[in-house]
Amino acid sequence: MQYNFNEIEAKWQKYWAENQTFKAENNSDKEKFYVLDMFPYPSGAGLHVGHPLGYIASDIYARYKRHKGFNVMHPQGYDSFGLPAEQYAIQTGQHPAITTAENITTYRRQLDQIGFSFDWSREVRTSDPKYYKWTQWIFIQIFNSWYNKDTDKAEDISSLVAVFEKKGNASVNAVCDEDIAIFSSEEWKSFDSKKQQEILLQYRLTYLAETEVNWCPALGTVLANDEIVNGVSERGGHPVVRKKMTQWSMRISAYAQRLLDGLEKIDWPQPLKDSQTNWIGRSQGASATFKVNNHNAVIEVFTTRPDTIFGVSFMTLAPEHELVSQITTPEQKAEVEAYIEATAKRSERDRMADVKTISGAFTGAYAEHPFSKEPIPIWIGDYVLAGYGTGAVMSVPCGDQRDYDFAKHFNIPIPNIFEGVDISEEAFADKGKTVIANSDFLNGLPYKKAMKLAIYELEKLGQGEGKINYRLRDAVFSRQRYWGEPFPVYYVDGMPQMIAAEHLPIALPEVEKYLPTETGEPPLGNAEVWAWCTKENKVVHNSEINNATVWPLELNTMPGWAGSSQYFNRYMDPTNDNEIFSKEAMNYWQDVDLYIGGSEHATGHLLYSRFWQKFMFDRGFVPKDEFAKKLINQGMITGTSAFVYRVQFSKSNYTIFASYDMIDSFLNPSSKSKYTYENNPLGSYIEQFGEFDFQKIHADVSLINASDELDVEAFKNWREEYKDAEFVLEDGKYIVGREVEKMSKSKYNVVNPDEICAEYGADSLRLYEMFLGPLEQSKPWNTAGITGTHGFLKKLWRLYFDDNGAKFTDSAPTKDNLKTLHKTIKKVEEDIANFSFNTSVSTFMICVNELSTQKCTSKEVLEALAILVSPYAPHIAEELWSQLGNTASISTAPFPTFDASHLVESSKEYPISFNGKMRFKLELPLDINKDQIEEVVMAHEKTQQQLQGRTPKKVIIVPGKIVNIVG
RNA sequence: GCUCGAGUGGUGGAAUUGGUAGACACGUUGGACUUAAAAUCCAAUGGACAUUAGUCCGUAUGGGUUCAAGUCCCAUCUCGAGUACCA
Repeated sequence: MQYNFNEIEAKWQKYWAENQTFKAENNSDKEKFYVLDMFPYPSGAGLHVGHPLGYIASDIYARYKRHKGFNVMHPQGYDSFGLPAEQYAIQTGQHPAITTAENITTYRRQLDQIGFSFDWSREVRTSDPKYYKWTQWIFIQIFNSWYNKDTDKAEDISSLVAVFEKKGNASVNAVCDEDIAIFSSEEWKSFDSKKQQEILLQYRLTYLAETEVNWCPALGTVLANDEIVNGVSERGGHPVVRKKMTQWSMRISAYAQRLLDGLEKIDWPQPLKDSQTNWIGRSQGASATFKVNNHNAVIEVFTTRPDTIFGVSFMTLAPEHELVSQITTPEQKAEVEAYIEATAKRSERDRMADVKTISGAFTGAYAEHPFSKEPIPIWIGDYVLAGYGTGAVMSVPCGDQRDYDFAKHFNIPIPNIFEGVDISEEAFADKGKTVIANSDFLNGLPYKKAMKLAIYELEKLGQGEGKINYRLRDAVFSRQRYWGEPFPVYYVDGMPQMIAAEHLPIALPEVEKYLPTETGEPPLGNAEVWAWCTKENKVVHNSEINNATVWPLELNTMPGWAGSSQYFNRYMDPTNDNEIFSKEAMNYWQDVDLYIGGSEHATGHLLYSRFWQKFMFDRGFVPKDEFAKKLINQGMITGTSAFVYRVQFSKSNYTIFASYDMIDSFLNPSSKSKYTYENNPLGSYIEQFGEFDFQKIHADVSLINASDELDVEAFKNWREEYKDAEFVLEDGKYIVGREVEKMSKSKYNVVNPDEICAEYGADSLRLYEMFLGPLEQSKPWNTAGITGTHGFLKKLWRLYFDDNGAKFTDSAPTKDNLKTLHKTIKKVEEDIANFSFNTSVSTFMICVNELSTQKCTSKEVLEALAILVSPYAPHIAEELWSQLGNTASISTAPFPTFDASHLVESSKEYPISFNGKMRFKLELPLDINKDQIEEVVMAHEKTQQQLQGRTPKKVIIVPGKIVNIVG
């Protein structure tokens, strides 16, 4: 009987689908286990072999947990809103919904053929109105909430209104806009409805604000900071400029501290936690206010070094700071205005690229030092950012390199306030070694004490307090795109109104063009049926807008992260049309036990999702304030590109393709190439045609065999331009050069899982992806190696079957059989616990090699082996299981139990080392003591031979491990 | 610049608490089977020297701790990821 993988895999995939083998129920006596993958964006290119890596790992874990008796939920879906489908629509007019549906069909087929144990009855698509109904619903909940700092959680907006009605806003401790006027309860009641709405909007967790945004003209949309790489858009690399727009924002900053604290209780990779910590950017220090001389104004600054306050020799404001125009003296006006104009012209990118050039201008105004009362000149400079802190700094040149450089450049004094430190060359910023001097009451104090005292004294003056600042900014939530969730929002007199939840979803309207309108409105501005009728509670034609009962709808759509910030919860009850999820489902599944996905989402999806989860927790919708207990980042699978070398000669148009070693020996004469300058075949060409130059050309990796040899005929047929190519071979072969690069179409190194499945089968693919290396590490794909895992499966099959059929018998397992089996069980369980899937594949190989050598035919052992392998190679395992006579699927068969008694040894082969170097091995019983071991070892002839008459200084014996003889 | 991670044969990688470095594969070489190829099986495979026995060198580099270091400590170099005037 042959291992016919195509037949076996098709058979079991059909079986699983028909029997809904992996459908998870929302209630069960079994313990729950929720395994989640980051759902894919269904791109037009389909899957390449890199994509399923994380899914295979999570699938192994999910299947293992089923064997261990858990009720496992392992759902899958599609993050199907996104820019590529919209770009395609702009180019072709094809509706993104159609493109998306087609791509999903391809994805589904590709995923199915790999044999994942997904519960497809729970599939979600973010672009499905039935799904985004609940994304819109969450938006409404966020709109109807404010953040109460006293209770440290989000509350319904009605509790805020109640406070306003009772005692105005003076006592309210909320996360809100900064410039809110104080009003009494009487005043609140006297405000008209519009005024009240305006005020509430300043407190809501999502609010409209005129924000400076990253506008990308080429894409016609606003980009988030994490969608910009090196000043250009992540997608397409288009330039990005700053622009003011009215946008929805999410008050994620309210959660900064809790997002930080929450990291401590979740088992996520440290680098990912570090990058979130970094992104949130907590810094502890103080705020201080400086009076401006001859003005009513004060400048508020944030500093992490209040201990250095006596080192202040100037202040710097961001050019955009609102005080600049007020305090600038007439003499300095021209210079200051010229500087502001110059900085405004410079794009963000220029400013970033040009950090070293120091620029600024003096305002002519002076501030008063809070303690010394000395006048301090006020400057403006673009090294101070308007968007961080207060947009103003107290400059301490002796303690901050940027202030130092600025002071040097403009000849501002640099007073030294550090004891025993030379600051003639650079600023001194080592907090640990700081001892303050020349600072009045702070003299002689180290950093921490000086900081505390400075804050205390500032508070006494009423000119400052201890403060914590965060880098994390509120998240802009509007996008000028078509293919995203519409907001459930219409506008009355310019004030946003939420559509009642019962009328959701508000479906995306049809448009003729997917581009922004001529007047610069988002693509939804092209929709003709996009107005809200408050009488009929439905979307109606724009012509019906009467500003009485029919109002215009919001034209922006939500960003990509909206849909992905709630999908893990929606999976728990994905078809519920009445609620986002039932209480029962949520109470059963609670949270994600294992989440696997790429690290590129560290500060995007994974931060926003944690934010929404905390919000949902505050409002009582979910029982956990962190959505995923454990997270693993799978590494990227890179491609192994193949290169051919086209050689051109200086004296002729003649070109040839030279094999790798010939080029290599010219480039690296020192390398171990088989050619020397004399015997290189290129030599004769050079004599004839002159010096050469060469080009590296990507060749399609499918034309290369396992020995890096190019199929020359196939290459000629590959592309028209190579039809008549001439090759210079080595030993009759053309060897390509190889390099590891990111998988991409243009590099011809993309490997499609379809071909691998057809040629070697899904089980081989699954094993190989795991076998490549540690899950979290990035590693190159090389199809050649798959023969290793494929060969293993054939060998596994031959343990059960030969040409005459089944080999397994009811014979009792031998001692060796059991030893091999239990060794394997132990190792595989440890490996799965550590997500070390690569080493369990080698363990299987060792196990099968050993059982083959032992000629094991015991059904007892072979049944257990099938279960062990089943999470990794489920198709062959199911087939073996059923051939062994079982009628049900292997998927819930209990995992074999490890029994240590089979591994007990009576003796051990000790390595005998001399001065730490292993010289020979000696089999010794394990039940003898140290003295006895020493006696046997010392008496051994090889020991005497090694010692050559010397007496050892010391003999180290670690029973069960090693013997080391020193001397 | 800062933060984090990583450097082991020709290649992917293994070595879980310091205790036999290179498991398991790929590739390569030789052999068996075959008209031949594929497939399969067997053997060798870190490097150098040595007929054998064996010896020496080897985990990026240089130091250190230890009976013993890929593993721990210090310094340096290289690569990768994130972040960037954050006061």
